[in-house]
Amino acid sequence: MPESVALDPVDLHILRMLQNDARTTYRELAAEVGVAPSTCLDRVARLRRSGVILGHRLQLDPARLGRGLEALLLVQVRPHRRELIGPFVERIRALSESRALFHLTGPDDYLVHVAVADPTDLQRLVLDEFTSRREVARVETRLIFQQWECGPLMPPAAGRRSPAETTETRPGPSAP
Amino acid sequence: MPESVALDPVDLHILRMLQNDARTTYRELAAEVGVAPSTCLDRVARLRRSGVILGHRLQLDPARLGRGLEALLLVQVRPHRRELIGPFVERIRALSESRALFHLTGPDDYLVHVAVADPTDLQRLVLDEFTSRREVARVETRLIFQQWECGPLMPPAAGRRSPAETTETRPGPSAP
DNA sequence: ATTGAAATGAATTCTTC
DNA sequence: GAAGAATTCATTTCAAT
Repeated sequence: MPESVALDPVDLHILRMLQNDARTTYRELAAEVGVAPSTCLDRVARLRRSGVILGHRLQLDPARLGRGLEALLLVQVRPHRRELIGPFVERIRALSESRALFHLTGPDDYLVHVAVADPTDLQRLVLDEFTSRREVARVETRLIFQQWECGPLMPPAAGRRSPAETTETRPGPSAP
Repeated sequence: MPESVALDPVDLHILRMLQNDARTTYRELAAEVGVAPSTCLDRVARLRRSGVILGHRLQLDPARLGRGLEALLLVQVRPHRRELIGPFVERIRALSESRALFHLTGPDDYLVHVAVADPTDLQRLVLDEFTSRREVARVETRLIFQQWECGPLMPPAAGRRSPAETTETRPGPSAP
């Protein structure tokens, strides 16, 4: 359902600028990209409407908010059924300590990125909000030494094809 | 070094609003919080200077950018020495597929959040950028079914104390 | 779809409290 | 620090292309 959107060089340039600083004005954008400010406005509006741009979010420093310790929790939820995972997800999302939540393939069902004050706070969180829940079969805690947000998210460069220069074994919409 | 910053209710209200929508105007902010727009401006400027606010970033939909498949890669880098992990981190950060990178405690040294076009693209990424590197001892790939960004990051509620209402075994700055 | 100019409204400065 | 008025500047609209 989330269908890929066609983007021209102007859109890409605008997105790169805005990912760097989402407060860049349409004037600056226009000057940099080489179109009129009103065009930038129009492009950004369309990128929003088409769903490429989801929103503008503030980036905060957890450490300065008294949450200097971050961790990833790998969680098994068993049995892995909708009736149990729905409420689990809602509860975890609502925790003030949660920064992100992933539902995954593999031995661990969920990965939760949390930010806490200190080890005692982390212990409290794990014991009170995770292992105390009946559906939580296992929690593995991994501390974060350091983290990086990576460069601008951009469309894949077209025309790669590396593991096996040969044609696919499973057809797909076959080429002539 | 990243020292916690004291925040009053006005700061907290402003941060909550801006996390919800970072483009909220100072006028709206002022109306909602109950102070003058110029005061909001001043507060936000100070929050930026104090390092609480790191920046304003655009939130994009990877699927609409042709990156409809996301995964977490658990990576062991061996030997785990600075000379090897420095270049590894730089290379991974520079990949257009990387969204985030974590240096962790535990059996896996790094967790890499990637966004790719499809399984073939993921296979290429793992083989060409990870397992082909000499320092990469092991990669475990976990697909992301679904993900959530969690509610506003806020300072920890003061005055909890749950696992053992008793006093700590290890002293710390002892209470009278 | 893009423009440039006009109008609307927001960000920012400054003086006063 | 905070407020309010005044200024500067950005956003948004619109008629024309």
